[in-house]
Amino acid sequence: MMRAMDSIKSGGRQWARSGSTRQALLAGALEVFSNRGYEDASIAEIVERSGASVGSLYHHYGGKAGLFLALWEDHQHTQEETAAGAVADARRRGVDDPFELFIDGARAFLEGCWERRAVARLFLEAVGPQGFHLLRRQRVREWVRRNTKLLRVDEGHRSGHMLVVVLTTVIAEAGREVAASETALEARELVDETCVILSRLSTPAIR
Amino acid sequence: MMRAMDSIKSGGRQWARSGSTRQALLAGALEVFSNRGYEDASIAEIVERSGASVGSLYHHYGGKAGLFLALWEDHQHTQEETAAGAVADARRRGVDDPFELFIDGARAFLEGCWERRAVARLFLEAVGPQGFHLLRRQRVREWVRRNTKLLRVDEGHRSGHMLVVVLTTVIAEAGREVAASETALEARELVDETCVILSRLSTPAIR
DNA sequence: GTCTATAGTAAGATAGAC
DNA sequence: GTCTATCTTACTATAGAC
Repeated sequence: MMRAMDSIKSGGRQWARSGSTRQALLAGALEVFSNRGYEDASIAEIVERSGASVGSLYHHYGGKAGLFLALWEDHQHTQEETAAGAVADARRRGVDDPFELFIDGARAFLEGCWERRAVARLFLEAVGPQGFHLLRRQRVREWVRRNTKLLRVDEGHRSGHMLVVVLTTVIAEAGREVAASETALEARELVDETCVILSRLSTPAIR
Repeated sequence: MMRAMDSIKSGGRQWARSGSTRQALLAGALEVFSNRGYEDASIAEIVERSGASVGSLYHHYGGKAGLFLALWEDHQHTQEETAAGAVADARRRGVDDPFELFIDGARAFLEGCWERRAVARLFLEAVGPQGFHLLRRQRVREWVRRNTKLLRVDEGHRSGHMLVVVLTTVIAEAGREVAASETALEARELVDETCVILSRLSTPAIR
């Protein structure tokens, strides 16, 4: 039974093999967290759905919070890879304009929100363990920094900073709406509309 | 000792008179919630700071959650009044353009975030009681509806809907940044920059 | 209306056998 | 690594005197 690496997905499918107990715990936790929200989710129910035991849960993840954070890291990692991959693809196709690259990354991110909506909803809508909102805020700040670089915006200027913050926030909020969509068509329309809005926002500032 | 109406402010100053126990509880709760965050705030500490007793707290507010929500309703109400007042003022000055009216309201809201930053930080950053995030989400949805009407955007079209959602989100996020500012100057610059961004966003769609 | 002292409750965490 | 049974702890919430 392989221990390490099982929150890394192989070829897009989540936790494809390895560590069946860890795997089962993650899957069960995702269901319970999604149904009840973090706070109302009880360790008892997660264990029941997973077919595992309280002891195993603590052994592998150290508790409820650890399980939630493992799911989060996993999803986060996938989404970042998706976006970065799209930007790299565009570069390989010869795209050089920073703003076009940014939109390509944003589109990939939003499409990921739809494809992985089961997980996305959990992390975009909900509430997590103790310090989770701080962690998330910190992650968003890193994201803003990366976008500042990608867009070649001057870090010093407040106006530039605010613009990048807004662009990033818009993507996050759009992700929420996309993940909450009921049909693929609706999701696609929202993604398109968001890209229009993003381009309207960034174009005059950059060119 | 007057009981009712003491979460209604008279002339801008919060809980100006009446119900000294209720008043003290609100003030103490605001401090403790701000310092510790909702979850880590204990009834014991709130009571200590207020100079009141556990019994009184339950008598008036029914518990920790009720106290938090009372503070929230109060702040919410003040902010809405501020924004609506600014829009009404502008109308009285002869402004008729829906987009200009919208920006006037937004500016007043953001200035309120700075003036009342002690409270604003609590509600924009943090986490509240059990169903709080749902309540807040619902409130945002109402806000989107009001803005849709004010901006005379067609409710049916997805593109219009998304635009209003984005406009509203941008204001909320900007409010966070403004409330987190360290100097009045920084806050003012952020407010100005936000209004520029909002105008850039809404102008092409409306005209 | 206000207070103190007490009870309840429940869920997370641990110990220790297998 | 996995499991069950037990414990602990830290609150909130209530009861009931003044």
